[in-house]
Amino acid sequence: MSQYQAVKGTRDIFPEEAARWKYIEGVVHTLASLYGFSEIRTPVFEYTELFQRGIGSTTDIVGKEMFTFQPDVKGRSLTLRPEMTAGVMRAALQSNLLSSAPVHKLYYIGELFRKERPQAGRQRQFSQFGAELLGVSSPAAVAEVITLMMQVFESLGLHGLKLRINSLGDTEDRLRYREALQAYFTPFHDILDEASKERLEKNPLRILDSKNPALQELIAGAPRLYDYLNEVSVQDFEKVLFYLAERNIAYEIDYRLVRGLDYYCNTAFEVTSSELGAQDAIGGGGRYDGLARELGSGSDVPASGFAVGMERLLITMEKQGLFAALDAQGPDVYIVVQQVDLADHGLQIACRLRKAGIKTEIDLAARSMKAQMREANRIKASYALFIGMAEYSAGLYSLKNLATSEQTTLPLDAVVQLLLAPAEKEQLNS
RNA sequence: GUGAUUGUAGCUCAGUUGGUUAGAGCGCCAGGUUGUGGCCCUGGAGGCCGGGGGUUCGAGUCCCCUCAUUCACCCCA
Repeated sequence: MSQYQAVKGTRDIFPEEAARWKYIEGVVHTLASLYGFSEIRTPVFEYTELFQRGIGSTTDIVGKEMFTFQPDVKGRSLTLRPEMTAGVMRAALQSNLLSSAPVHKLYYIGELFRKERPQAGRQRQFSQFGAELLGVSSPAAVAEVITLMMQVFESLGLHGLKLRINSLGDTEDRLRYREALQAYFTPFHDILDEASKERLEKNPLRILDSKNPALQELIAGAPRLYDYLNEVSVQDFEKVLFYLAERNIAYEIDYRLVRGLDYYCNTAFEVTSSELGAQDAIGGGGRYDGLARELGSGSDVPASGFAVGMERLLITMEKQGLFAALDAQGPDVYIVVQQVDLADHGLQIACRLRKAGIKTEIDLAARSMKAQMREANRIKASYALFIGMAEYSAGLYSLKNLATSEQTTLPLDAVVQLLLAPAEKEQLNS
């Protein structure tokens, strides 16, 4: 145990895992761009008020989970971003993006910070990728965002994910529903737990989210938000569902799904993975037209978005064995020299192979052949290239396929050609 | 923030009513094979038993404190 260790709720990502991150990020970049989304990178900290206004002061995130600090006595309070959407919207409003063009499709990958007690699938520093589609109020916008998210999952090979969806209606719908809920729950005030009692006043919708077993029966009997939606909201929701069905995206309507953040309206959705344990939400999102107004824009800005938790995605993929091929990737060739005098020549060859675009590894510690071979095996090199005295004097090299143990002796040009062949094939395939 | 859980080798874990130099498997290194990996055999390195205090002739083992881990609640990605 070393003296210093990573801060609670943070972790190191070592090379093998980093390769997995890169792979996922690559898929995200490719698909986002395929759908016409462009990357945005916003600061990891913002003025604290941004999150207080944007996310909502009644939420747990703002209430008790933010890493907030004061840079100096005069400075304004700052907070490490606990979610992405507020920052993206701030950036859009600040630079008047929507005056330059009516529609903006943005995506991001970045780190977030929440001061929660760590547990499976939950850390204090974590990462999300997501997309925000600004300026379009049509149900096609939410559908587009959901479709992109689901295609990322599909491309990564995930299966068994569950998409749940609901409509939260517009502001007036929710106001009426809120009253109905309060009227329903108030007689049962004594049965409610502390948290729910508080929510009864501040945000009764979130009582529906409670996992408290003692309340499940009561919650099941509560009035449905869906029944309080006006005509327009219903039509909007139906249209979203229509798009999903048309695209063969399986969903399940969950009338009790409400999202934690205050800014959602109309469509809200969540994707869960059964591989995750208690924290089973792998992604979620919805429509948040009111956020811009909250942030001081004169009016609402129609907006739809989703966010996916990278760590939870990684866990799910690992459990489903989706990294097997990636993990098996090693260098193309490992150079093995017979004796120390040939080490420099080996290094020369390594340089030449690398310049030719061949992933090449070589022992820098002048170890025995056996040690070199073990290393080649350990790092899963495809081939070993032997340089011995006999070959050296003849200008030849022995190339051994480490999977089949076949070995041939040939000049360097032929070696390069042979090693390059499978790499080219791979490129054609991808 | 609340509850529970676990801290012994790089990893996964044994360690008997407290009793000598603390063990295994895997991994690592080396040898068997001085020009060849994976399998097998042999050997080796590597532990202030999370930290501090206490009880005791004696503590990995018992008690207290502390730090950390993990899981769950809460909530969320």
